[in-house]
Amino acid sequence: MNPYQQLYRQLHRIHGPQGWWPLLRKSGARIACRYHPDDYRYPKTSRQRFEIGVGAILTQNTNWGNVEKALINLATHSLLDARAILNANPEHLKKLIRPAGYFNQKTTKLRLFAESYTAWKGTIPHRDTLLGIWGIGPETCDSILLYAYQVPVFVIDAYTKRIFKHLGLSSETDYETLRRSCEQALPREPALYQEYHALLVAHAKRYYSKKPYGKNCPLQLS
DNA sequence: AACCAGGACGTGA
DNA sequence: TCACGTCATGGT
Repeated sequence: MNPYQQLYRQLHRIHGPQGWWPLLRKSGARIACRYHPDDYRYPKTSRQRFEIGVGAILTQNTNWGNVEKALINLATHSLLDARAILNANPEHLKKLIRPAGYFNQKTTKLRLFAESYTAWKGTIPHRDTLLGIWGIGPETCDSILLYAYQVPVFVIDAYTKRIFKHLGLSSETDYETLRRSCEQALPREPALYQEYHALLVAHAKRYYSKKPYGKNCPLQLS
């Protein structure tokens, strides 16, 4: 068992199943964001796939709690939909996604993504196609592929690099290089990649969000 | 009150 | 390639 597999086992033992990507749901009269650690059939609709893309864009360098507020605002105005976003007044969009920060840039990003999304007509976009959209970088691109389309790409984020470095697993900083080494070390199973990235984030939020990074981190690779 | 959050892009060396 | 500045809100 290689170090990447060891790390996954330990993370899963510590934190349990995560059930990413979180999706909006009506709970009672209200709308809330819910994980689904017991059901990996999500997303179930094209609309939910789009929602994942929107969430992935909105969460760029932004706390997920703020993103939820923006998502709920969009949903309450029936704007969590590609065509609806294209037809909406950009100034109105700005107000709704305001809590997610960078609302000027993100409004443009959402409209560009919505435009492409409708053009794909339900087909899975190629990685290069996604990366060609202004506002979609490697992490956002791979999050969309992995969580919206079940494409087995390993998502790298700042937390991933931080944890890998602290554990002496890898000090690689280049996104593509690190992604390839992860994918080479692990079976190409979407559900595994989905859980792995979610677990790294969960773990980093606990032990790697304030300096000194990794203080009290219980992980140990042999 | 500074620091951080599930980044991406533009610029200049 | 790489380092830096910019974008912006809200929680701790």
